[in-house]
Amino acid sequence: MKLKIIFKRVLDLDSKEEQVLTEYLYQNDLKYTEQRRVILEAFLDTECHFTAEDLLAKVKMVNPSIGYTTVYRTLKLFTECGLAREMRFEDGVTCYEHRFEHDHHDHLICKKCGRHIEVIEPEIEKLQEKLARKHHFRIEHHRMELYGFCEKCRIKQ
Amino acid sequence: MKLKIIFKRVLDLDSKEEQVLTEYLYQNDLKYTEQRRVILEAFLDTECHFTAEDLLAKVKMVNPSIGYTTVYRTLKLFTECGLAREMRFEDGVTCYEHRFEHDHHDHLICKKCGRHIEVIEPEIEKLQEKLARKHHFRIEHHRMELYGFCEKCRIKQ
DNA sequence: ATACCTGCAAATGTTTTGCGACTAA
DNA sequence: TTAGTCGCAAAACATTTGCAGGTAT
Repeated sequence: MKLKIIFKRVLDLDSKEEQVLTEYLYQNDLKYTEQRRVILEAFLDTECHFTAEDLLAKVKMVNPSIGYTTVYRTLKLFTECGLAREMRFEDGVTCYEHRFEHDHHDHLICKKCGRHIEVIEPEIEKLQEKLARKHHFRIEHHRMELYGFCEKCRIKQ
Repeated sequence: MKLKIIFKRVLDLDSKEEQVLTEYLYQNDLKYTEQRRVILEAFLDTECHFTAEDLLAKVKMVNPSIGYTTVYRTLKLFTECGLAREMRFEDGVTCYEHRFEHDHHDHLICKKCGRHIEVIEPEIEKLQEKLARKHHFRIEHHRMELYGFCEKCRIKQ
């Protein structure tokens, strides 16, 4: 707690995400390093889904000496502290997305241009719960991905 | 076609799956080898989801000289001809399941015991279509996985 | 006869780990 | 001061590919 307050004053923490991270670091006796700061910045600059490689590229632009190992390790850290969510789509690539203050959503994924449209459909969520109850199952979380073709790509075809 | 008929008589094709495979092989000038026969048999003996490694183990019990490369290649072949479906769950492992005469289904996946419950919910499928229309998207296929705890594991806890 | 197929070894691509040097607190 | 961190190189892991010899048709 003290650390968090010090950081807030000294380093002028300007994002809630940075607060979440520093709080987690403090609670777990971990350190807030230059690398983690740069990677957080790059992470906050991302939109939608990105791979470790994508993030590494962003990071290298700011500080080329930061290695890929650190990016992988830091993404795990972000996942643990609730800033990032790890996910895997059909093509098998591991992607990350923002998790903090980002609501759950499902995806429409275009098989041609690769665009991901984020969607939420409360009606479907309700039916999922109903389905789970029927099987005496308790849902913790879910994923739903609809693969097909987006408007643009349908027209082009 | 001729090949299929010959096979039916000579090799006594007893499964529809074997017919599907030999038909596909014939249409594409591919060969029905001992390895493919053994791997098909092992494949037909599987239930639910399995990895390439799982299948290799089964195959090795019948014929230890069959290599992993052949299993990988044959699983691709089965996927192409419609016998198998390739899928990836949250843990990132590539799994296969039967596809021929197996309806599409979604999954309830227990995070404790790992059990997969196969489910279908036409109401949800309808809403998925509605959702897609709203975004001018045409769905080709989808996946939905609900992660949580099954009845048994909820009671144990 | 001649595509096609096989198993091996090697390559691939992604992610993890061991380690000595370094650094935040 | 010292536990945690870094970047590198190497390992690990799952999957694919090149190739020379073997096989189905």
